Amino acid sequence: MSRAIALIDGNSFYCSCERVFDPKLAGVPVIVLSNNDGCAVARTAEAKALGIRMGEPWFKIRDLCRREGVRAFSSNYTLYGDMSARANAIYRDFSPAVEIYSIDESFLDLSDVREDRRAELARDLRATVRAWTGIPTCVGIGPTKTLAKLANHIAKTIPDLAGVCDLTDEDERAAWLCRIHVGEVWGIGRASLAKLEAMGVDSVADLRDLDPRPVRKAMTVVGERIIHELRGLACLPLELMPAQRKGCAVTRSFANRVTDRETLEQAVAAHATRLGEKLRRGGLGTTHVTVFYHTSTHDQGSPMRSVSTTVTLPEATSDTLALISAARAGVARTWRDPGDRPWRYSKAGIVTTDLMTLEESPRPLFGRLDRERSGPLMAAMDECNARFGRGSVVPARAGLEAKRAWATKFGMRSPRYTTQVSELPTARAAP
DNA sequence: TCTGGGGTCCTAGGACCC
DNA sequence: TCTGGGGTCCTAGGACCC
Repeated sequence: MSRAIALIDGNSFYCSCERVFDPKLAGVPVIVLSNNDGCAVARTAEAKALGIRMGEPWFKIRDLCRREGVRAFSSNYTLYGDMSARANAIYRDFSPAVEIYSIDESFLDLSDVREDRRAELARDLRATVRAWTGIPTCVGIGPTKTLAKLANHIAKTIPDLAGVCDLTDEDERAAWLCRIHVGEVWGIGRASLAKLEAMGVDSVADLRDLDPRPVRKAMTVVGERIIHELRGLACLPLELMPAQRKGCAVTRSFANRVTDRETLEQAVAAHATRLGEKLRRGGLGTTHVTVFYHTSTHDQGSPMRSVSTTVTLPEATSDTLALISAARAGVARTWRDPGDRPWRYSKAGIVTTDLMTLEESPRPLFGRLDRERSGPLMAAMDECNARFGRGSVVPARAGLEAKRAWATKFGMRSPRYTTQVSELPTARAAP
């Protein structure tokens, strides 16, 4: 039996999640905005047809949206994450091996399915996901991940295929590869595209037929791998166990520019608090945190400043109090009092790159943190926040100001329909 | 006079992804 | 007024070692 990988993804996934719970959105252009309601990150076909591009800033398209009746939403990751989990539960009914690749994409191993039954199974899968979650999807099938991704792209763009494209058959595949532009290949970004075009490559088939060795010179081993994958030789295995993450970051733009030190420290302390939660969920700790903050390149005429500093912790930890101290220390160490033209900071963050599991981390002889007290305290805090909502319990040092001038904007967020009892959708029956 | 060779580790930066 | 956030992988080059 030949190897077969399917890639299934949600169509305009965030927008589709919004539509599931608001039938009035059917057929209407819908977009979902990034954090801070900054720019469009998901668009339905109707919104794309209006010319709204990926990543387009909200303030530039707001008038158009009002005029054309586009429904815009702030991102609601709680909802999208839960819908994603539901979809993946269904995928597991259809395949023994599922790799969750992103919030809206998963690879499924279909190698055990007979070649002439794969497309049928894919149609069944789509229908089931649609019926059980309300999310429309597309499925691409191929002998390698790269070809499955390409098949998915074809399924999405050719309406006649009804959402399923199977590139298993070599002759059929060869015909498709001649028709698709090389820029659609997974892993070919702007820089590689320019190099390939300079080499006279236009279609995916052109790339497939290139000699891999010179490509490796120009595009590293990544480019060479893509060629092999396009030829049907698998270089990328299915990753069934999520790898231990190597780094972790919490970074946010401010809703309003920040000019004073205490506000900035509060922001990084809040980011440190969130970082601690993320680390603890994976049982991970860090020995260094990098704190950064900077002004915006869009603030022409204002003085520019970009700061980044790394603070060392006494030992690997995920303790929120220790992380907050480190974050505040990073600001204290780098803060400069403004002159008559103050710096208007637009963004701050806290980043770690050296994560390790706490159990394996070495402990110093001197200056150790008190893990015996920290562990239960953090566990209690996490438990409270899980039960009563994030932010129910925070360290006082994270800042208690009710009104956080810097806090991220989510002005158009939909309810957390599936995870918060108080926000359940209501249905009314006509008498 | 003669100025090796190979290895590891770390970091910064580029590229790409969703 | 207003321009997202969070990852991974790869390579080159320097420091250091024997």
